[in-house]
Amino acid sequence: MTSEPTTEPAGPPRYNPAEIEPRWQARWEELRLHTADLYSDAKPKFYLLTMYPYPSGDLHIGHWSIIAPTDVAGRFKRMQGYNVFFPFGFDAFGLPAENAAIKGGIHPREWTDRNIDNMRRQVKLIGAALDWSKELITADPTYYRWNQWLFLRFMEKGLAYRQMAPVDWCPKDLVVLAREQVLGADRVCWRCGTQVVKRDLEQWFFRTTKYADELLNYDGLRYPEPIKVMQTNWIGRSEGAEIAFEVAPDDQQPGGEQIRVFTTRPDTLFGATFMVLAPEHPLVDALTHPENKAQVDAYRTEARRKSEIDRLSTDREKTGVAIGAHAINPISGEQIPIWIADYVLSTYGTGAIMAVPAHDERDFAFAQRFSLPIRVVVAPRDVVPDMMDTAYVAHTHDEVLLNSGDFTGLPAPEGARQITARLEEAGKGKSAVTYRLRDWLVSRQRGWGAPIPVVYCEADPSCGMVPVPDDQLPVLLPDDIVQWPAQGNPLETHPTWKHTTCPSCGGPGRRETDTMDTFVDSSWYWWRYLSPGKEDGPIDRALNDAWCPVEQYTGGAEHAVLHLMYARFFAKALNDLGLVHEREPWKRLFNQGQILGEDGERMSKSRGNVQDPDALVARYGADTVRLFLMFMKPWAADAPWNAKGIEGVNRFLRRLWTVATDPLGREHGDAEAGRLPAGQTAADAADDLLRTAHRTLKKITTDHADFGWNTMISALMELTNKLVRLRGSEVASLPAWDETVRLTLLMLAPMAPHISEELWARRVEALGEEWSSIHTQSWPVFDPALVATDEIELPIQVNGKLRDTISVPTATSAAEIEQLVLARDKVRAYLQDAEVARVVQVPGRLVNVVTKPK
RNA sequence: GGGCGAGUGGCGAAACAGGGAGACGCAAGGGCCUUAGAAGCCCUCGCUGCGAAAGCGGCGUGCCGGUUCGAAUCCGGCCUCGCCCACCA
Repeated sequence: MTSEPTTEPAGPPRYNPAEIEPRWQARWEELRLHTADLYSDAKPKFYLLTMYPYPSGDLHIGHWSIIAPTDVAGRFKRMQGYNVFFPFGFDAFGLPAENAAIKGGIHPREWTDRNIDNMRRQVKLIGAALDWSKELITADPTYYRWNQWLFLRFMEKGLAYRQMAPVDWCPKDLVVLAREQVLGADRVCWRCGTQVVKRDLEQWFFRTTKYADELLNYDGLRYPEPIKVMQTNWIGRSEGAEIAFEVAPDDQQPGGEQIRVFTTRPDTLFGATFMVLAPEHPLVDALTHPENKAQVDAYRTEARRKSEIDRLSTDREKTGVAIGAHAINPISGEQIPIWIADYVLSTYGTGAIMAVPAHDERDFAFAQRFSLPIRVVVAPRDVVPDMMDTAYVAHTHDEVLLNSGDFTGLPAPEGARQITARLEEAGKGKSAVTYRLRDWLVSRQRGWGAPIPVVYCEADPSCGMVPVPDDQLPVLLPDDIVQWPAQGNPLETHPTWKHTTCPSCGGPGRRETDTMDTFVDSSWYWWRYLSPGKEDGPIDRALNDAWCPVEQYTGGAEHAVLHLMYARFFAKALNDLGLVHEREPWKRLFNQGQILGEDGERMSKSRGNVQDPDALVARYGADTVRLFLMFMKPWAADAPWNAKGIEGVNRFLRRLWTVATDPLGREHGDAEAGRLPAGQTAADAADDLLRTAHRTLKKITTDHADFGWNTMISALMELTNKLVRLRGSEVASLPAWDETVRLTLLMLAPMAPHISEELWARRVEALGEEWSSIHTQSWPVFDPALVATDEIELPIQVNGKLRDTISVPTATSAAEIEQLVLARDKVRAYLQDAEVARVVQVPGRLVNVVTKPK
């Protein structure tokens, strides 16, 4: 059997990442190189945050593609002189742990802890400059205690409340879901994909709608445009008017009830020919005429069943029934019939609309279906729209009102204003704003989450619902559940846990058994990173003042209207509570793209297309895997995994290793090895090399600003290729060679921290200098004189087509260039049958000779 | 149905503000070195016409049109794919 020699064979050492990577990681830890001094003011501060993972068990390549490039950004900032805080933790509450517990008879805590241990090990393989001294785990009582404390503060401020409401229920996970967690037209659970059902349940909400307007303001935030668009659409602000229609008296009833509607088009009020209430509208019972009752009841039952089974596509035929009563148009006095229909939603606006079929597609379809009148009240000047097929909803900005009493002839926007004003005088309306955004439903009927700290007194009705006093926090989860129940909430079925005493009267009480949505945990974790052990409050305000808001946050775009919006809500709420100084959590957000499986599908265990970084690291080393992830695509782009290209970056590192450790060696098999480029002296070649190094440095420094990893690596490859070509030549003994190697290592250090550290150490040793880590060096500064060129090569076009190139000194004047260009043989060939019409010059870029026939 | 984004060689991609399309890498082919090589080094590599070759042309960034001296880039219309929303009054 053969074995690796224990000492290196003669000749240059080989690149062996398996040896150098663990060695340097241990050394960095020993030196506490990545532990930020949060109390130091010596350097400018930079809080760098990446989304903490859910400890599902395995770290896959997708996690690497978030953490590694973020680490590069942090390491670059450190070299630029910043005090960088880059912490990590785990989003440890959640359903997968409970599912494992149900299946495997293991407590969720045990399952979670085990997974965290494995994932922490895997994350450490990346060699990221993470500050592990501030690690936090949200399932730890030292964390969720403060969830509970914040919940109590929210209650005091009216930001948390309990209410009966129709809510979305996942029949598979047996929990309610926030509106944001129900996806798509099929209305499926965000986690398990099961179609949700509606249920009327008493649930806890956070009042996110309080900040709806402020959430629409992104001033000063560098967020990806799609995130802003998605959040804006989700919040869905609509401006318009709220208008009160009065129920008309008739032979069945005295009338007089107010039906409030919301409309974005008060200008169309004269076109309202009927009214539609949501089937669940509270006035339906009272207003329905006896002869309509059977039909109405049947429709309401059917509507309820439908909404529970299946939301049909938007183009299904409209349905509805008249209830018999009429309403009075508050501006024209006209009486119009009242209908119910399920296209009007009880949960949006006021749950009732004025129907203007001439100017709303849905109302139009409804009117057609039930032969209701369609009256045009808005049209472009001197045009009568054809109302045969479709409603007229366009805005050309020169529409005027028609058939609208005193308001006829007014431009539509002015009409809207005046009609609203008239209604307001009469006390029958006012301008109003409505949002699509609903309050965040935060209670979950699960046993692996932060218990909601409330007790229901069973002794004295006057106590009612009692918040758990601060000094009784945390409300701990039970640790003694042997078999996790497959059905129902473990806190509910636990024999003793929910039974307690009322904090108010001391009598028997029952604990709230709902726990908090895990998105509550993730809405404030970065503040806790600053002081994860703090015992007298959730957030250290002095550190918050010093370090927040987070300078750069990185993570996936799939959280656009979930985590990324909830966290913004928290910043505003915590600011109102005086706990933090800022109202936005992060100054800059970046969404990295996804790495898909080799089949182009999302990576998942069930598809069997998950890429395991451990095997790649074992084969190529962490530096190669890091580089490859950054080289294979722009950071923001999605791309399927294809490991083929990894050879390329690995080759690049091996070449760099060779030129750095053995500059004088020559390649066998290359007749040109060791020779200077044709026509160049050693001094020429050295000068060219150094200039290339400085141009590379300039490019890379610039590319860092927008995370252009792939082009940075390309530039370093080019520079290294230049070194390879000069290896073994005279240039390799000149100062320019050593300076180029030095700059290359420094530029590479953030991206491939281990190999650059190793080569740095070897270089320092060879020079007999005192060692200090490459990662504590300053980012080099390029020399403008070396970046500047004294000769430029100009492309020459004739009529926009490339025909020639010319090399001229930088200082050549436009007139001189024109003269030179027109004298070129290739240009003159085109001037045989044509003459010069003009010569376009873009200084430093190109020359275009435009001709015309003679 | 609406909104947003994207479409460039066999493949991943680059082209910063309208100025040399395809940098860098993968794959492929040829060569060198080698006992040998899966290592390393060198060369070729968008399609196509003429040519023995050096070379000289034509076409080419999803499609059709436009603006411009000049378009992957800007404008209009269309096609395909992806994501988000989906009766929101």
